[in-house]
Amino acid sequence: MAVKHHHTRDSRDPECLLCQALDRARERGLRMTPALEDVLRLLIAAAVPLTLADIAKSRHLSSKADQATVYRLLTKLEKLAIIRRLGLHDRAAYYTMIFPGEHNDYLVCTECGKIARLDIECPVEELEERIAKKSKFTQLYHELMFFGLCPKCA
Amino acid sequence: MAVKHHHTRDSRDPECLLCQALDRARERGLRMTPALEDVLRLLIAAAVPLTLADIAKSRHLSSKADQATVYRLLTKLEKLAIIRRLGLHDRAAYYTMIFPGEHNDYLVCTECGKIARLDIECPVEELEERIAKKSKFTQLYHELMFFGLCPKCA
DNA sequence: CGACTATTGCAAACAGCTTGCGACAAGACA
DNA sequence: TGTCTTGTCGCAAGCTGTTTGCAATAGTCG
Repeated sequence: MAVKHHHTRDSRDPECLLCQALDRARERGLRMTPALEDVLRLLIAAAVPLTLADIAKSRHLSSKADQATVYRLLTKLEKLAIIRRLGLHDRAAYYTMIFPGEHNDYLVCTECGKIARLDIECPVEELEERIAKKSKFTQLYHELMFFGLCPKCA
Repeated sequence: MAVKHHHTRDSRDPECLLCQALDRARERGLRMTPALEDVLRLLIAAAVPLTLADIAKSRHLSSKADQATVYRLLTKLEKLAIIRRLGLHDRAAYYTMIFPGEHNDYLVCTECGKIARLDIECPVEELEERIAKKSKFTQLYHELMFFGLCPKCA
């Protein structure tokens, strides 16, 4: 997930996840702004989903983006299917990149709220297709979350 | 889910879900109040999870319970593992009864927010045990949610 | 019945999200 | 590069759903 080189409109590394995401955003009409790059960089670098506050208060922002700005970017990116919003156990919404073919299954401590991504083969795929057919819902996706008490809190 | 007879501390029908829930609550130290009975009755009768507002504003309450009261009851019932709080796609928290052996898998429309309970055999059970062992988390449970556009919103 | 203490209702505080508005800046085009 | 158009930004205020302090009330137990 290394993001080293300089990202401008013209210097793009096709292997770089940030470049890919920026391209995708631009294709869909977003302007290339420092705030957009910051938000995407943070989300790509994060191992777990982030909240609006996580991003707005991050010290790794070049430009100290306002929370309203971050909020609007997150909303747009979600609409463009570049990121996904998760409802975890918290009061806050969590955001995470959508990488094709990747799963987002999480293990969350109900006490301290710590989140871990689960690298499991998710057994829900096939079920999802069946539900899509039966329910006539479109654009179906799923969230699988495990909750429990982590060793530290127990 | 019929709840017909009168519920007092002394007249209990062991088949009645409301009686069972009330007994369970009383065993764990809660007092038998009209508000408690109302909240449990609504949750038991509901086919889908309810929000705090759903319950506090319901016209089927005998006592027009204040939202603060409902809030505190829901919090206590959750701690006592009588009900469960779900984070759906909404900003609000949803609550649902915990019935032993029953699954809580939902299909939610991302546009209109309508919730449907899925009656499926959930393939996650076995996975859950494996995760419990590997992660050292205790009191593990899961939530499986499917999101999509319902036919009406599409 | 009487005492003890959980529970209630009200109102105010709170957290996180959302929006209006005027200033600003990215992108397009000459 | 200069100019125009329109998306984006920061600020501050507003909103929604949740949480809490406090004094009054009402279950529960002896």
